[in-house]
Amino acid sequence: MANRKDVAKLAGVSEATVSRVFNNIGPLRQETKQKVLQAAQHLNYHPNAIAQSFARGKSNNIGVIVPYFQKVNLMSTHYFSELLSGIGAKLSELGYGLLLLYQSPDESKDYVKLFHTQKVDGCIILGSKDVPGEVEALDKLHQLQLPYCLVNQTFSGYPFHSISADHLDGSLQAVSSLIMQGYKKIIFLNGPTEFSNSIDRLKGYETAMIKAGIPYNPKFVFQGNYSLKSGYLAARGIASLLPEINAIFAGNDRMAIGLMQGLSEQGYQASRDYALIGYDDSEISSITSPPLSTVHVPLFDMGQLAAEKVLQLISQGTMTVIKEQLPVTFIERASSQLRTPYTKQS
Amino acid sequence: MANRKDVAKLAGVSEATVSRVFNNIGPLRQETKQKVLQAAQHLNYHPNAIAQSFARGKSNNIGVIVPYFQKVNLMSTHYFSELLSGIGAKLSELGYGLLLLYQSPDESKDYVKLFHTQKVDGCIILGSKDVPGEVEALDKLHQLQLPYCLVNQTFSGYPFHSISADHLDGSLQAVSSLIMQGYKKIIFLNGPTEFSNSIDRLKGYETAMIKAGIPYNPKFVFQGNYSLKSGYLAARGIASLLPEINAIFAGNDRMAIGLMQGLSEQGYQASRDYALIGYDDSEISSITSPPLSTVHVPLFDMGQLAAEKVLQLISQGTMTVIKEQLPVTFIERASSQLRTPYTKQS
DNA sequence: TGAGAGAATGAACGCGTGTACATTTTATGT
DNA sequence: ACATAAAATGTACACGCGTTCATTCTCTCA
Repeated sequence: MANRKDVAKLAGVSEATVSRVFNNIGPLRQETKQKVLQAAQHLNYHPNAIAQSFARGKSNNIGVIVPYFQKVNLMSTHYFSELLSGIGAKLSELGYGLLLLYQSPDESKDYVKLFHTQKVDGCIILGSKDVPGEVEALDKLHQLQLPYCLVNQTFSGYPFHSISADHLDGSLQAVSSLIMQGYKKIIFLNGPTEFSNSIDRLKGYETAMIKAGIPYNPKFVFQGNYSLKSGYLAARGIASLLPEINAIFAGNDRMAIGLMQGLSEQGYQASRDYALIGYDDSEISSITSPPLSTVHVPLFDMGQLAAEKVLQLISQGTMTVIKEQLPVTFIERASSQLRTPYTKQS
Repeated sequence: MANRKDVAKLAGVSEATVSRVFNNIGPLRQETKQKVLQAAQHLNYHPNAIAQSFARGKSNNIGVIVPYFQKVNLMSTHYFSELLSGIGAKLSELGYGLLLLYQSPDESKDYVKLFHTQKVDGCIILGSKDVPGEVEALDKLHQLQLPYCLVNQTFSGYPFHSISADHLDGSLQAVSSLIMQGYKKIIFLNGPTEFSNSIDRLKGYETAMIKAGIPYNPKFVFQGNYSLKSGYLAARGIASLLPEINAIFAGNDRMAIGLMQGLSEQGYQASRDYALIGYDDSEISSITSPPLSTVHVPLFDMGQLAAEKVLQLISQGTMTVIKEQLPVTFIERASSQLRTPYTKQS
């Protein structure tokens, strides 16, 4: 493997000059540049990335932390895929590498160590939860002013850098659309409350109800874990309420679809017997029967933005706290428009 | 940031000894080890990963190359997610990092450069296609005996390292199951033939037909691009044949589901009017109505195996060509079992 | 108690690059 | 032609670690 010394010798210049050519630094005679480039090409020389990282004291990699579940593989959702693509697109555009880090639930979270070992210059944390240990780990990151960014998760009381979407508004729009159709009793199938976005959706649900003068009834709030199966399982409990109520809002599309299936096995069909709205606008939502009303979340853009912000933190050193919320869009499809409304309303 | 020198000074030993402690090398007095570890802890010392890579001459990272499409984001399929998870699980188990590399279609493929720059010690290539330039790039990798592994793609005439699944058998099983039910005219909605696994499936389809003494009819073979939409669009052409035929085999679940939706808009329902089989056993296949018959592919295992093999190539230097094929399993669900069979058969 | 062997530790260098500083070359104006 | 500044290039070292080889220490046995 050819190195700088070889190129310098072949081109008849010093190593520093080779370095200058490859980094476009300082005044250089055009003729010298050509000599060096030719020599480099002849030797098939490429600067050694590790040595560069070493000399520069930075890895040029961004770590992306993804939760890893052995059974319920969240990666199979379009959620992480979209975020990852957004992040990857922006990073490679700006010459950074993407180090994918699966976080096993058992091992202790030590984000700071990633920086100590210089494996990454910054990190983006996906799917973090409000569980013991997490806040402390993040706080340490923040206190040390290390470049990081959370995605779709906030922690009340802690001014962590984060990119999220306006899930309160999303739920509000979704639930309001049901209310406007005349529904007063609306079931909400929420995700785990360790995710702040679950809490945001709950707030949106409550807000919509209160706005409409409908009292908040905790009996109508169910909880799943965002998996297809949990939606399917929730069908049992929800079915018993269906004669009374016929509007459901689910925290994501997967639960909504699982629920749809579970309810159909009990004889209830979406858009015929009850109105249903999902969340995320995953690809599949548009082709269920009936097509699923949902809320579009700009995941790709969020990923891009998070990457951008982390790189800004890296280049600008410190910075005011990042806290951006991207807008979401309610998408009305057939599932939330009951063909025979009011028939079972109280 | 503390370094080895600081630890050595505080512990009152030489730098070499610190190194020995952290690498568990050579005979060490227990007492010395403790001193060093305490000093390290006190200074919050962690060996610098970049410097280690530099000194050892290897990055300790494996590059995973993933195709990147701006519009049709393949990452949103469970296909890449499962593979990635498998790879990630195995790599982190063995102490390697996963560098995710999105391959833009425009830029020239130069896998070798990744090694020249020392960014990775090996690479795993997902979703490569048989297009001009690809074979040459791979051949160069192979000639230079660099550690790499293809997943789910082979190139006839080239003994590239690869891990795949037995898609010929998968299709054979699927199509045979239709034949055994009495269907003689079976439509095959294939994916792009630049993927060797598409070709394998076609062979499986043909083999099953020939085995049953049914002549191969190219009129019954359609082509999509593995996207939901392409399945949906294929519905038009296929619908015109449905009065005559009523069994369809699709190259993946997404196309099958798109097709199902498209055909339902024309009044045809799976399992009532036609039998349908998909491929991949993606999560969604089990909850469509009717549940989709499909072929399970052990993607997670394939990812793990590919990672294992690349690491073997790294540690053992050269090696005989890797060419493993994992078995697949046909999963029969309602969609392929016509409720009123033979009614429209010729 | 002293020699010898083996255990334990230290000293020194290389890995390939970035870069501050020193030096040489070239251009400019007289 | 010469002084001067600016442009172009060279020299030398640092970065943090792995590792080889040399050195010191410790223990055993006579």
